[in-house]
Amino acid sequence: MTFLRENSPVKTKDMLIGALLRVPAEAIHRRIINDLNAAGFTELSLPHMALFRFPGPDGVRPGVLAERAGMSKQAMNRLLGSLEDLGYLIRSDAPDEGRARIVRFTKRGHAAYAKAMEVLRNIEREWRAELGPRDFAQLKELLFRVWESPLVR
Amino acid sequence: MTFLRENSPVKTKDMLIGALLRVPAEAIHRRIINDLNAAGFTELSLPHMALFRFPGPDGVRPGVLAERAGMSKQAMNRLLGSLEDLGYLIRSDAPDEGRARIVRFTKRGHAAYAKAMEVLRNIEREWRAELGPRDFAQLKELLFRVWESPLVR
DNA sequence: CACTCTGAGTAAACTATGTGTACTATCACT
DNA sequence: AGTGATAGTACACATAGTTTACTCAGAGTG
Repeated sequence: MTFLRENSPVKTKDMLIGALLRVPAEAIHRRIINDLNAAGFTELSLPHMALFRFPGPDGVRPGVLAERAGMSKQAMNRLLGSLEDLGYLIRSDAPDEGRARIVRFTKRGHAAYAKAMEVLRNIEREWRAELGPRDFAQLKELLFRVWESPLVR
Repeated sequence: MTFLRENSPVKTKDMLIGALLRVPAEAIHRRIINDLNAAGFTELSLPHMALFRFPGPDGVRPGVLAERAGMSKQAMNRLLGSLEDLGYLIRSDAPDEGRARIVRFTKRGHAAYAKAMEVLRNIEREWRAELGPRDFAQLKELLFRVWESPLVR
């Protein structure tokens, strides 16, 4: 982001919470895709990230994944189809319910997900080094309180 | 986000910084669009948000806006064209350089941008009430330090 | 001055990604 | 059996982005 950095100095008060959250969140997003691509998972792009994040899709039903990602079941189904073609996962019938299906990572899918988590841990290490362990923990704690609160529903 | 809230309790340590930033950032994003639509700016949708955020597009050249938004000049040009058709802005020739152009908000554009900033201030007020003034200020300060750092380039 | 090179803005074809509508299969309830 | 609701899927459609390509203005050079 080459915002105003070249010009006058910017202070905390100038920035609103929207930009303060958005800019680092997007930076992390790009970083994960880049590192994933560099690690050999070259087909993965931005929309696939809806699946390769925190509670992974493994063992979950398509409809739940759609709701998590905030998209329609049809869109999620396409995503799953493309990732199935790419060999990252398979959809099999659920054992308990006839109409339901279950998403399962393949070996490659597990590897990609593990890599994404590794990148995230690397990012955390870098941030911890930059801010100091105490302040980084504080940042996560504050964000967690936001996450728990009704603010983000 | 109906993540795992229904199930076992989640602790700070379980969450990685990616999700902790992404979830509130997206919540703010949706909130701004909703409130903007509710306030009468019904045509504005997600992609337009690339323009209605912090340093607005007013007085800036298309190429700079494209770089800020992290998209190609052509894509930005389309966005500008659609917003011009909707009456939010105009593109006029730059006074100094013949080949350059300058984006200018119309009255409606200024009103929408002001509304977006108002929503952001409302959000800040709510977060301050939820976290307490001291912790909210602390959160912004920590995010600002991230923003300043080389971490997010 | 003509000549070339570069950069800003634009336009059109192509691609992809999401939504809306619609269909099938299964479950729950009567 | 019959009805309605739900999970998953398929396809037409709209939307938004990138790639490729063009025009025009400015800068430098012979």
